[in-house]
Amino acid sequence: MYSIGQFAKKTGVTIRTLRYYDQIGLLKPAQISAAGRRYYHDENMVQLQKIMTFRFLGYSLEKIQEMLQNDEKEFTQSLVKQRNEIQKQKEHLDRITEVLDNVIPLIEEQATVEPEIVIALIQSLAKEEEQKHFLEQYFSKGLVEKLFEVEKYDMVGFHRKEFHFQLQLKQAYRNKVVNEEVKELVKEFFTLMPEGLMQNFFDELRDVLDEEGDIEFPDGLFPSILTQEEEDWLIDVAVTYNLVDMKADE
Amino acid sequence: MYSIGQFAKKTGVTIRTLRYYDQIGLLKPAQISAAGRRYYHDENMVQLQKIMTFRFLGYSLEKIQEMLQNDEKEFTQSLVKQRNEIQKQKEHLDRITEVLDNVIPLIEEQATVEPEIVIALIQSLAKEEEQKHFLEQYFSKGLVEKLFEVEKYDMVGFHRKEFHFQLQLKQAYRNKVVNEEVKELVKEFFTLMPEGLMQNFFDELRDVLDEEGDIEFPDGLFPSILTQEEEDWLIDVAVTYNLVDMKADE
DNA sequence: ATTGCTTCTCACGTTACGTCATGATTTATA
DNA sequence: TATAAATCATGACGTAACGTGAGAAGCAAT
Repeated sequence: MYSIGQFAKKTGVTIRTLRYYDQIGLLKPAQISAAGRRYYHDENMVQLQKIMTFRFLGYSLEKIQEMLQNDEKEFTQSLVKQRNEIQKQKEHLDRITEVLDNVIPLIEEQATVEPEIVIALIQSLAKEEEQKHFLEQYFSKGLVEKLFEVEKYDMVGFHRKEFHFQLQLKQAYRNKVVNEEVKELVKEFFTLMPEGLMQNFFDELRDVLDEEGDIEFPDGLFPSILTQEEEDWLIDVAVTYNLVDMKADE
Repeated sequence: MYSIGQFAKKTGVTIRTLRYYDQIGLLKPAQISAAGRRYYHDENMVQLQKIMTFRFLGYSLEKIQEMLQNDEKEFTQSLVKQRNEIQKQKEHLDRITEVLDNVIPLIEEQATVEPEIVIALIQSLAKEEEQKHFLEQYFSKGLVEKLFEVEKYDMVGFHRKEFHFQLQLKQAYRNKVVNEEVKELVKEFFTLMPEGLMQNFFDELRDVLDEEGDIEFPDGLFPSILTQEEEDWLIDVAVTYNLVDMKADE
């Protein structure tokens, strides 16, 4: 027979935890004295070991309580389910470390990187798969792959340019500069891509717009610092004006 | 200018979340009407995107608040720290999946496995490294390795025998059976090991006991269903009685 | 009897919101 | 313009698994 303090020392759990388990009915002490003090028996040890094993496997106390009552039956099947559960959590963490392992070297080799850029970088990495999947609804697989390769080739540089591009666009929009200057901006931004790729992109974009009329972008998938108005305006200008112009350049 | 509902839709976060962020001062709406309604501006979008990026990386809202105030400075260093933090969490999950991936095939190939056995199995897997480390303080590395190999060779069988061994010991202790029967029990249990290994084990054990007098087992490192009394009694019987007997057998 | 240690029962704090309940305000429709 | 419908507001409680006191009571030893 152990007092709660002795039992806690023996098992390595805190007194508070034992009281809590008593309270929720997960582990009732073998005896309670007239004065209300808890006394634990060796069988409580076995029970607590079970509980701690389940906790190690990541089960919630509620699930543990169920399993200790229903006993054995579902327990073994439950293990498979639990592995999948843990696996899912692990994949999430894997994704984060993957992104961080991509970003950290990039900012370490550069002298100074604006936090805005880093954030954009992380965002695009985090949503990469989702973005690809979305774009492949409209564009060819080859084009999408190539677009992302351009970004990967010099991530920091790409997002830095993208950032400044957006800043300048905002400026242009405020000043209602509609043609020559904006055209230059867009052109300059697209110098990041090889000529041929840019052509492909605009060709496919024009086809899509002809067919679908308008593309609905799910919110937050392509985060930018532009407002809705500014974006609409950009697409308008880029497509009607620049697309034609690009083709005329040929 | 968006109402809170529009803003929520645009960003994909819930209204409740926006109100909460307002409450803790993480994201204040651009304007609040005389009637108390929140209106969000595009700059709030940028801020929220930052917040969501940090959340993706696993930062707490409190840390995020700090970083948004102190800006840039520690942010990049913080990334490295955060990667390590995530890494630690990942290692924990890795350990669990490792254990589960060991256990699940074992119980799948056996027709019926008592849950007690499975639990013992998981416990020993979970504490394996710790146990080895502890044992190597007293026993030679080679011996410890070999002992664990015996267990690994047929985990389910081993823990099943161990379990029944402990049950019978309890029985024997209750009945105060002190010699012949217990000797047989211990002998039978140790048939799990090859002869030579058993000899090594008892030889080293005797040496340790001669030198150290008594081994202090940290609580919970070697979980068993035996009470303290029973364990002491077992060691007593096994060492004084059986050890001598084993050597006499030679 | 007093001191000192252990234990008791509230009861609030933690994280990041979800989920009502109830009431006010804005927007749409008749 | 009156009213219905949608949206928004503020509490306030619930979540999971305890940590952390506060204040009182029990227990062992001096």
